[in-house]
Amino acid sequence: MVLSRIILGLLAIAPMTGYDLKRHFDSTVGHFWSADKAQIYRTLAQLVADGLAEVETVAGAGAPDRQEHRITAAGRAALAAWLESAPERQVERDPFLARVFFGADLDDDGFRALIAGRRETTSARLAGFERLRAEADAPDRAARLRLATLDNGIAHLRTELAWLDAVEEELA
Amino acid sequence: MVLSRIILGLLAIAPMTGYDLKRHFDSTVGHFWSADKAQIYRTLAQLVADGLAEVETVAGAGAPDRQEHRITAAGRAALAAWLESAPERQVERDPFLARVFFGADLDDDGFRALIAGRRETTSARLAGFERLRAEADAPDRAARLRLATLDNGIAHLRTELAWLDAVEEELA
DNA sequence: CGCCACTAGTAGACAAGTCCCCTAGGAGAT
DNA sequence: ATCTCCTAGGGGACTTGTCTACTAGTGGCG
Repeated sequence: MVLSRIILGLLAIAPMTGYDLKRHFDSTVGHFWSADKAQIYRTLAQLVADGLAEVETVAGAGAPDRQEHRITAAGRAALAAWLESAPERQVERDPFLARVFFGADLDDDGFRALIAGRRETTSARLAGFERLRAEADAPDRAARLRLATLDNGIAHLRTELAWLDAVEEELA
Repeated sequence: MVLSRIILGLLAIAPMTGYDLKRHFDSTVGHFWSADKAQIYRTLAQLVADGLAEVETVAGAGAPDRQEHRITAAGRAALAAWLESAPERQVERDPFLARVFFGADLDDDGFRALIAGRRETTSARLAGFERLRAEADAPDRAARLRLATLDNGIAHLRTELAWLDAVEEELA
């Protein structure tokens, strides 16, 4: 459900192929939603079946044909309805915290490696987010909102790094 | 996979029924992992089939029979292996941020309601976490690690509230 | 010429997770 | 006496998501 609405949201910005969408999920919207390629194509087919999007095959000039999907009026209505709808129940699922929770069964080296691994991926992600943030400009309200979600990610990544420091210090 | 290992971790603390486990997922480990009842019973059956846990039916004195599950030696080995294994790829999925991302399609009242709703659930969760935190004591390393995961949740919830304030101010 | 990377899309198997339904006994409230 | 809640344990349908592999064309590199 959420995936289909995010796709509709992206199609509302511009007509796209499944491939274009995949790139968005790997960059612009990747900080709050990830999606598998196969899942995207399936959801896209479903949107077309439900009349929320239309396909147009565009012959590729020296490249594979593009199946351009564009949002329909019904699609825009569905997107608006979702935006105003009640929030989905939030699932908190963090395998890293699960390991920390049972971390007593781990020796000291193992625990340190666990923390170090998390710090690495966290700061790598933070660096990526901050680069995106620096490159972005916010001319209008829509762009400012999109940037706000990126700021949310940045804030949480910084919180995570601070927490990692605290945990390591407490165990030193 | 992660669910099965968390269950093993809980069984390593004490033998439990599926029902007991469900209560843990609704309280102690709920801040980093949620699980549906049906999923827990299925996973438990799988663990028994794989020889990682054993069942013993305990006749209930004036209550339904309890199917007590206890971890086996193989189960402890599997838990240890998972603790040291490479981290699962982390999925970031937040339907709320998705709504904010496309929030320009929302009128001002709708947007304010969205933010207000998030603030409510966030502070409610924070209050719950802080109560758990206040009630808890940390006599040993294992308990301190478990508390650290709770602190992680608290830190992120506070970050979220601060971000909500910033977003609202920027749009005022 | 062969190899690799990129664009574009598809198929199928599986794993994971949610939702709604059900049985049953006991306890306490109305 | 009936109703509802709590404990305890399921079943089955369905949706969502992941992984692997495959087709097919283009362009660049050595």
